[in-house]
Amino acid sequence: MSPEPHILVVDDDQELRNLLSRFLRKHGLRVDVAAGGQEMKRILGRANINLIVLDRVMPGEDGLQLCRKLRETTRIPVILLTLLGSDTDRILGLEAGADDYVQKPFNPQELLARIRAVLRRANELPLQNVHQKASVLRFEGWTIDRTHRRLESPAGVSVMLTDGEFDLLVAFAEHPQIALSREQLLDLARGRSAIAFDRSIDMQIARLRRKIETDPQQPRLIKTIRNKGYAFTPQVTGGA
Amino acid sequence: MSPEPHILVVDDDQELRNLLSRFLRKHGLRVDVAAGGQEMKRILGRANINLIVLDRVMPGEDGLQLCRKLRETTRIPVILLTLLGSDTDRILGLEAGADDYVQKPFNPQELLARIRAVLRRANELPLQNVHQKASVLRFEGWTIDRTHRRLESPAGVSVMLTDGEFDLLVAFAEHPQIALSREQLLDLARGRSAIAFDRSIDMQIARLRRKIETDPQQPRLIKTIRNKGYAFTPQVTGGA
DNA sequence: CCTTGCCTGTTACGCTCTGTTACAATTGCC
DNA sequence: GGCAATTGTAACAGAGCGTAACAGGCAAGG
Repeated sequence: MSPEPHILVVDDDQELRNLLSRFLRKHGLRVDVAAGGQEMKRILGRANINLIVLDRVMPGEDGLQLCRKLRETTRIPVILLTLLGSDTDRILGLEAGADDYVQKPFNPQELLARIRAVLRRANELPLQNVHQKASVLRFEGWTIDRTHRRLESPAGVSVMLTDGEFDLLVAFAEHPQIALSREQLLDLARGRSAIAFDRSIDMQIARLRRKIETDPQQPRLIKTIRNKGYAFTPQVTGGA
Repeated sequence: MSPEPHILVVDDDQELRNLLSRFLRKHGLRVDVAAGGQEMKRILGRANINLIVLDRVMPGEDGLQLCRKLRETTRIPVILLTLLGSDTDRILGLEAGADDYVQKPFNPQELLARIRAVLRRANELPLQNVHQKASVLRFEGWTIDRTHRRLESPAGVSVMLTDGEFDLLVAFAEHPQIALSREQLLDLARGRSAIAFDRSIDMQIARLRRKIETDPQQPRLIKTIRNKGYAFTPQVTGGA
């Protein structure tokens, strides 16, 4: 776990940005600020942001829109700042994929509590997310080197995986010992969602099994869980 | 993924319980209700609850306290119902481990939206087994390994169970020495509710008995309790 | 521009698992 | 024992999954 979480505050009001960042920093968070969507994207591109506080309304931009767009490419948690929210407003926010929202004008203490709650929740999730990932993962003698996209067998030989197979294996190794649905696997490994009667994951799994299971007929590493999906059973360590 | 999420509403006000359960059922959720902490615990012990809606104040009990206690043993998401929340009230709720809260009096639609949002979050990346259920259960020499979904007989050989049989056995082993109705077994093992004249559990039990009972005609482990259901009789230890 | 080779997704078919139905066996009650 | 309700289970049908075979896409090389 990284020492202090890194927050990005996106709001057009400079005074609010300053107040907030001072307040949050005082409470042990790292804070960056952005005045709008453009700047937000720029910062996301080069910093390792753990959570975004996003204003719902900004001149010329819609926080909801930004939030939805974010959700298409990332899972960074988002807290929306809404004006005196009407019910529909709040519901829209949650449905745009926000993790929480706070009504303006707000009590900074409450925002802090919510930031902590959301971060706590995000950290409960399996292993490190897109951020802070160790470049090497190990399981049962195997070594996955994510930066070089190489897989080495317990015997020490490099096993040739295609890109798709490699991505799938990484998705599994980052979420071990838990049933992942086809939908989730598609999302994690391919970044897309399923179409009707999508069996592509099944095939990819069969191919991956042929390469890493000693007996592909009786898979030990990647188990099928009927009606649920697949689960990667070995213990995974995030070797430096 | 389980078909309809199973919600538990905990509130002392019977009228509210009825209203809520009708409303939520109409929107495709399965709902159980409890009037207080005692009943809540009883139901949690016997059903597979996906989310709890918990009143903040109930005569003689404190929802916050209950929430904190819940958090010690489980990670079932909790939504708190608070009275016209002061800020501190809300913060206390979040810090007690609640996943969200709704102010009374509330718009049922909003509660529904929040239930969905929390469930979505919980399912997005399934809760890690931080849940620290010991992954291994033992009874009469048998060993159930939940993470590898393997059952080992007293003789030390692996017994092949289908997914359904395995889930059923786990449901039994997690609730030993107590009569479980077919309805409860369906909920615990399949996450669904019964349809009219549902005998699927009977069949699954017959199949499971064939694999683990020495004399399936005279079952010792899984006893039939006429008009009540079935009971798993052995002592179960949650060996680490 | 075509060819070649590899990768990925689709289709199709067979196998296994699960739920339903139907009927047999058992239990409880009188 | 006779009867009705409940439970056991055989037989079947449908759904879910594994995978072979095929097809289209894409890149590299001519």
